[in-house]
Amino acid sequence: MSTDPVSALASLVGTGVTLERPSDAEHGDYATNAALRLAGARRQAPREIATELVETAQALPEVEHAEIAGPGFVNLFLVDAWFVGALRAILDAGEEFGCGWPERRERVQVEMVSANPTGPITVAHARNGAYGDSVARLLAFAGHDVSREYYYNDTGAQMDRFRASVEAARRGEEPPEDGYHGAYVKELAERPGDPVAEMLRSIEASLKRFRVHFDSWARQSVLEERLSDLLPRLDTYEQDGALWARSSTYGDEEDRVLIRSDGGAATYRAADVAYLVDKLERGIDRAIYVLGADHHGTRNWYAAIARMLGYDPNRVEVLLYQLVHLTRGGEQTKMSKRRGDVVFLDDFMDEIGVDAARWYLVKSGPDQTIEIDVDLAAEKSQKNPVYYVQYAHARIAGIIRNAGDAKVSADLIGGLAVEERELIKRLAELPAVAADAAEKRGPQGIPQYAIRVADDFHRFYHEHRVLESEQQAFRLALCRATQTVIARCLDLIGVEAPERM
RNA sequence: GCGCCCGUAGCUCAGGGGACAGAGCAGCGGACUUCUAAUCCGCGGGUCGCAGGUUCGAAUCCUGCCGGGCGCACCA
Repeated sequence: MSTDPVSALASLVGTGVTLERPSDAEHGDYATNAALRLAGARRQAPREIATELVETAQALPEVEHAEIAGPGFVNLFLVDAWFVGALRAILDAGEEFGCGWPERRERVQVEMVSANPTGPITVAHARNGAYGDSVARLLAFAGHDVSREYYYNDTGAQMDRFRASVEAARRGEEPPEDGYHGAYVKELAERPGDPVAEMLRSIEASLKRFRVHFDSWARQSVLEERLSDLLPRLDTYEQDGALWARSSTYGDEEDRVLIRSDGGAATYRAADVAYLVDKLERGIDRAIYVLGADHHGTRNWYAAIARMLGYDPNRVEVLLYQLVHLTRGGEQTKMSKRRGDVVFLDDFMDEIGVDAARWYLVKSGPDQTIEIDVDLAAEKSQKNPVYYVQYAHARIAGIIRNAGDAKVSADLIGGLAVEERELIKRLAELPAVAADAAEKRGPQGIPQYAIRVADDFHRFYHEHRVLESEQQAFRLALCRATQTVIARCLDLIGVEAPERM
């Protein structure tokens, strides 16, 4: 990647201090709190340090002028040439703009969704997919080798109940009391073959439509076969007729049962062990688990078994996200908890569209519970900010279409307008925004940033003509760079970047 | 009872040590002979749950409360 103009400036202020874009343009193009931060260590007055910094900064060719503000902030105002350089860097990088080149490229596996195939994917599962997939996209963009896997159970009590329910339906009977009662059971009954395989195909299709694609699928029954070889490697003990893993001494909250006392069947936790070993022995450097908050009680379990088996626990990472609460018509109908609370992803996508669905499920941070009023989400679909961002992209596509093969150049004629400066500064933030989102496993930063970019573009568009203006070539370059950035943001969260709307 | 997450504008949420706390939606008022008005500009709206503490500086960090969600299975 070519030099990031922002980081070039960042090297000015040293480590541990921030170079920020102030919200108020009065405070310059960039500002730093370096003097405040260094004051303690240097035992020097902040404004004294700031004075030094101002002198240093002013000597730089990129800096038009620098000034001290408030308790010791240093505000930097940059020359047009800096903006031109920043724009050129984006155009030179093209599709690669903002991507990372890590010193050590990791093989990362993101295991996500992993809902058992006893029914269609729900909106709750979809959050797992939207979040996990965006994290995967961010890590890939950060330069890692990422794969996505879906893990499911194909044996055991739940699956037996599921199969029995479909069998009953095939005989024209009602499903067992503890079975599955959804309408989809009857639909499955009409198709031949193993309903589990059929259900999986249907789940895969839903997720594909949701733009979550898997590289591989892991089955619990296959993994369980390797258990007997693994058990001796584990730290276990027998109690009450069951076999326990001594996980609490390896960082877990408690010990977990591996083999049940009632007949020696392996538990799901036992399969976890086989699965983790499988992952780590496959050559995956980092195994990421994406789990809903209802599983947070086991967040330390995975690293604990890694430790128990002698693997580096840092290779295991558990990402938790809070649940999705659904309501209908704004009424917190507690009664719906039992039946109506479940909304299938397919229906959700039918109602609000794939783009809005992806956006909606990823725009909030993983720690935030998402409240969705299904009726309102459908009704408000046109007001969803996702369309605001897409519209900016489509607008640019229109301009570029109309421009035909006109010249595109970052060479500036005349001075830069405020809107152009603001937009370029915004575009230059992408590498930092993407890196931060990847690092924090927080894709919600992307939609937030994308709105800012669209904001700045719409303002620029409103104030300045692109085509048939004196600065046409330069502004076309600016449009193209903006389009690249918006398209990248949307791609990172699995939303389409339309050419027309 | 214990553990994790969350309380920020009427609603949905950003921001997680720095300069007057931000967006979208909702409300009100303006702007289209112009590359897409799904746009732009303006206005109103806040004790950042409460109380202490750390700091030059706290929505942000610490402690304690209050309120909500989710867990605490030989289910997954």
